[in-house]
Amino acid sequence: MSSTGKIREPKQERSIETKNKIIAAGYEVFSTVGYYGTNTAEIAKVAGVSTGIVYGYFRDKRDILLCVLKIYIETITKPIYEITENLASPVDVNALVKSVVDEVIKIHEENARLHNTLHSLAASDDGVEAQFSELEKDITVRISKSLTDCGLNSEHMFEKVHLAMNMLQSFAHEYVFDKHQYIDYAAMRKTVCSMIAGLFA
Amino acid sequence: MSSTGKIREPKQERSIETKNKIIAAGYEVFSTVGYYGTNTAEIAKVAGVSTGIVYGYFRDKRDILLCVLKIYIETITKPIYEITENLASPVDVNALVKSVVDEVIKIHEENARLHNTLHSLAASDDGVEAQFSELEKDITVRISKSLTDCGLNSEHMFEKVHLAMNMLQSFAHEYVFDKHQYIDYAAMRKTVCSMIAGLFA
Amino acid sequence: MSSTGKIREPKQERSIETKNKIIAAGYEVFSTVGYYGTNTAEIAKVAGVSTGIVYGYFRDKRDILLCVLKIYIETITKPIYEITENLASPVDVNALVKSVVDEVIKIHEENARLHNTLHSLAASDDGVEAQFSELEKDITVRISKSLTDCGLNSEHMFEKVHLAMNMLQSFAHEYVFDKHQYIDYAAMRKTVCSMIAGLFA
Amino acid sequence: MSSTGKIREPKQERSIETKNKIIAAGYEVFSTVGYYGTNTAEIAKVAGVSTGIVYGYFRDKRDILLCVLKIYIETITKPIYEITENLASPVDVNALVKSVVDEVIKIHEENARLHNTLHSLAASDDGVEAQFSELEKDITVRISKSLTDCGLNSEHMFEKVHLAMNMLQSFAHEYVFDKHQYIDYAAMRKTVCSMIAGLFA
DNA sequence: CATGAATGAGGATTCATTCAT
DNA sequence: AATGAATGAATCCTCATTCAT
Repeated sequence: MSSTGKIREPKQERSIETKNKIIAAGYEVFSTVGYYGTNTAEIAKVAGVSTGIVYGYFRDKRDILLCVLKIYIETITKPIYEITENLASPVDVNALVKSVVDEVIKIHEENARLHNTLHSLAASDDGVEAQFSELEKDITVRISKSLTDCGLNSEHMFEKVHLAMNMLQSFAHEYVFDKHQYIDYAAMRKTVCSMIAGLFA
Repeated sequence: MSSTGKIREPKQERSIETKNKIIAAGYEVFSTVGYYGTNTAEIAKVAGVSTGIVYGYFRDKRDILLCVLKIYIETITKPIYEITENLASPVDVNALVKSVVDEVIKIHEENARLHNTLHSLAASDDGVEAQFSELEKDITVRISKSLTDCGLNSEHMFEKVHLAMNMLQSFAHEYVFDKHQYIDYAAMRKTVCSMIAGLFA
Repeated sequence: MSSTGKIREPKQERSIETKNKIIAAGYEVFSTVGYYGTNTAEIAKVAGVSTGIVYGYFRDKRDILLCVLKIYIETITKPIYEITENLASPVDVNALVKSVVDEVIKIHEENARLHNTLHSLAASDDGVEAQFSELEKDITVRISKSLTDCGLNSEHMFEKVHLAMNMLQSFAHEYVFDKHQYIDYAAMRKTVCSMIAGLFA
Repeated sequence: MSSTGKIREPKQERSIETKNKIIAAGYEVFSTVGYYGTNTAEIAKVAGVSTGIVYGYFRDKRDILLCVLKIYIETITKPIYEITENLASPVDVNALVKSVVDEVIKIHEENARLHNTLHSLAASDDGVEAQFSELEKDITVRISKSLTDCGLNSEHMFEKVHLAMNMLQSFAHEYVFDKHQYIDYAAMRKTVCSMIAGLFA
């Protein structure tokens, strides 16, 4: 994105810094008030730059969002891959699941608000949707491969990993917001872990 | 909602019809282009009424959305409750899960787009979020009770039902849109069924 | 006003009653929230009639205002004329001024809010302005005649009466609202009386 | 006013110029067609700017009016204070009154239409009313002080000055519009002058 | 006569984006 | 590269007035 026409592809250090400030500001503002609750002037203000220059680095408001999304994806995948790609063989499934669950919750705690904003947009923005789809695919394929590499073979690996990912995500989401009073989230956490572990037993 | 001040509480048949036309139009337009992509003029046009009258029946655009949400919730819960509240005892868990999965998929096929719009808004609108939360609670509690009544006792019933609901929802969502080419959704469906059934074994 | 086209000139008792109810409602609502703060639906509601029928009796919203204005003028002039047209000869100027001042204040106490609304409109509505002009002329001429009839002759009678009227009106207005804390309105009242009396000495 | 949130506090010359153009346009348009007869688009058009930028400098339409009011108050008070604060002692009351009356009429000739608009609003807008009240107080107190400083002592100074101000204002208003054909305004002017002078004899 | 549902033009305001400096 | 003033289309909502019943 942001490469046609008069959009600057910043090479100089100061430029890169400015662009990053804008992305960081977008991250913050989008998190707080959502995409539609944000205006570019606010992003510029938080970034400490002028409104005009924003359009020097980004095609439009959506382009900022897309960049924020990219950063977000890197942020959330990195720690997970760190775990799954440094597995000792043979895999201790229970331990693995536990550490992944812990990590996903931790990530969610830090990014839940932006996650909300981003997911909202996926519903109406094909570009965002596509990136999320790709993200899911990436996670699924990469983790599947890691597991297979460690000797954890099984039929329908993709489907299982994907299901685990889905479960974990919806669980983490609720968990972080402590959404329902009548739910015992500690118990639920245990159930989630055992269900996921069960998939790969 | 929509009961204070100058909002018409429709009594006459013509009124009720008009209100319903507007809700139906909202349903359609919100589904198609999302909440922020919709303007009231468009809703009025689709409903075949003037822009003014929309505000005779609804406080504002959001109020329409809230009414659509209410209808949506009724639409999706009714068939599920029909199944879970007419169970023969002892329960055939596998058959039950299968029929519920079938039903949820069917509902999703018919309402997926609106579902998207609505869920998007939950992220930024507390009223919508609250209704969804209540919906989840309602489903969880009601189904838990039905199962218990049929002798299907188990520890952490709420948590299990809730997890099942979450799984099913995220699955149905993907399934309907056939989101990922590399996923064998038939296989995934089986796995989902067996996981859910496993919860209540 | 209200005589061309399809406007009903009510003859039947019930009709007259309805028309009067609307005027009374206009009086009340215009007083409270001003002309621009009022909508016809509100007037109809206060009058206890439907919005539609208002246009059976009045050409438009302004027409209601004009009728209210007419009533207002009758209300405020009647008690003044009662005093000035029942004078004993020779006139006790001081007593006359005192009783007129008392009466004007009393009238103002009861009608100050509507007075405000009406005067506001005179600035932008020629019809209202014309009626106020006529009102002033009427009062001036009629009182001048009364005074002359009682032997109170003087040069520039019209101008003096007019000035007295103006003074009295602006005074009464302030007095009723007790507008300025730093003003001793009792003292001011005395000064006003003596100034007016001085005019006719 | 106009200092919170995103209202520009103009620093650059271009900004100040634009803001002044808008105020001037407001002055003109409000004068001509009144507050309710004006729309922001018209003000922008007369100012030669876009509708959007109006909201860069003013919170809303009323805020423009308030600024216009402020200018108006400065415009009308300045020449009066110039007279009353440069009095030679002992004061020639008749000459003073004459020059003030002349000045007030002159001011009114130039601002009568806006005066109408502004006074209209005082009836329904507390902010406007408050500013007018303050204006009256200011004039009263300041002129009273000037007179006292020049040895023109008298009981109830405030009340007298206030009355004089009121008389003068209502007189000037009629005079400028030559409201009543049957009034000899030259004669009335003399009477006004002598009444006011009489107050301070 | 009466109802109140329906109309639709009009108006205030916002905000993504452009442009002069 | 940067600024921030300026643009103007777009949108929500109101309300005087009309009309079908």
